[in-house]
Amino acid sequence: MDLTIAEVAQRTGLTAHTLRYYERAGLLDPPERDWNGHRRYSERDVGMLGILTRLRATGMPIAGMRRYAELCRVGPETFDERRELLEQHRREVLQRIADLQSDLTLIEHKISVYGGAAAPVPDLASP
Amino acid sequence: MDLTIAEVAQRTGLTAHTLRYYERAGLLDPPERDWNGHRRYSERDVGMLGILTRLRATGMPIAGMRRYAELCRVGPETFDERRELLEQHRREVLQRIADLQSDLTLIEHKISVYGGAAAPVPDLASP
DNA sequence: CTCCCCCTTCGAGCGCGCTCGAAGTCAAAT
DNA sequence: ATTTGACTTCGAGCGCGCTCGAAGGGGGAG
Repeated sequence: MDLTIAEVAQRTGLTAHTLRYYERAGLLDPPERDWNGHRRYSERDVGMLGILTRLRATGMPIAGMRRYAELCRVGPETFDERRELLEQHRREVLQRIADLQSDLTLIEHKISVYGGAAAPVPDLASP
Repeated sequence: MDLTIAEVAQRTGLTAHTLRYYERAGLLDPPERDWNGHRRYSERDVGMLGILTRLRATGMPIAGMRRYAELCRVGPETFDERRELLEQHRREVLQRIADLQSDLTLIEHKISVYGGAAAPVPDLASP
């Protein structure tokens, strides 16, 4: 039930190069190897990549992902710390969304200055 | 009425180095100079920086900002094109916000697996 | 006068996150 | 036997957006 690097690449949207890089970077436990040295990724590895890619997609730096991965390696006694880390990240992402929305408001104002004729979506009133 | 580079840096949150870089990069018209060669930024320059920094903050690459700046340089006959550019960017930002929110949902699920805030949840499986 | 500070140009360097290429191994297909 | 193709390691390189430092000038205070 294990997967080759190509299959994992396919499933995660990462390249094989990037998967090896993540391993080197300490984000992912070195997976098992088959008899001739090729990586065999477990479902657990793929699950880890699932959360890692979400963290990445929401702007967490590699160093933060590494910290998370290290906590995972230690064991269940780090649950609290992991939750803490994720909640902190969650707060940052919410803040970034809020900032984006506020920047967008100004940009939309600018659009309306250029004669926002065919506005595709009904949105917030502009002052 | 005009401002020195330090004053503009202060007002925009950019550094003097970055302001010169923006100028080199074609994002900002070369401002006037005073009698001894120092830059004197007009209110119009500062206004331009206002929109540029919002575009930047919402992830527009330098090349896109340059295109916008070039349209501005041409004249009022590019209003439509500028609006087009900004509306396209607006769509992209909205998409990014949506993506962030959906990624966040997964992260929040993970947080809840770790025993979201109030209730310690016994879930031994996932990393 | 010196000292200090802010400005100038120019070009090099950095941090991040990949991204790629070279060179090699191995197994199966032709 | 040769070719194909997926994999391996290693280290270098890239694209972006700054960021910085060197070297110099000019003006005002003490």
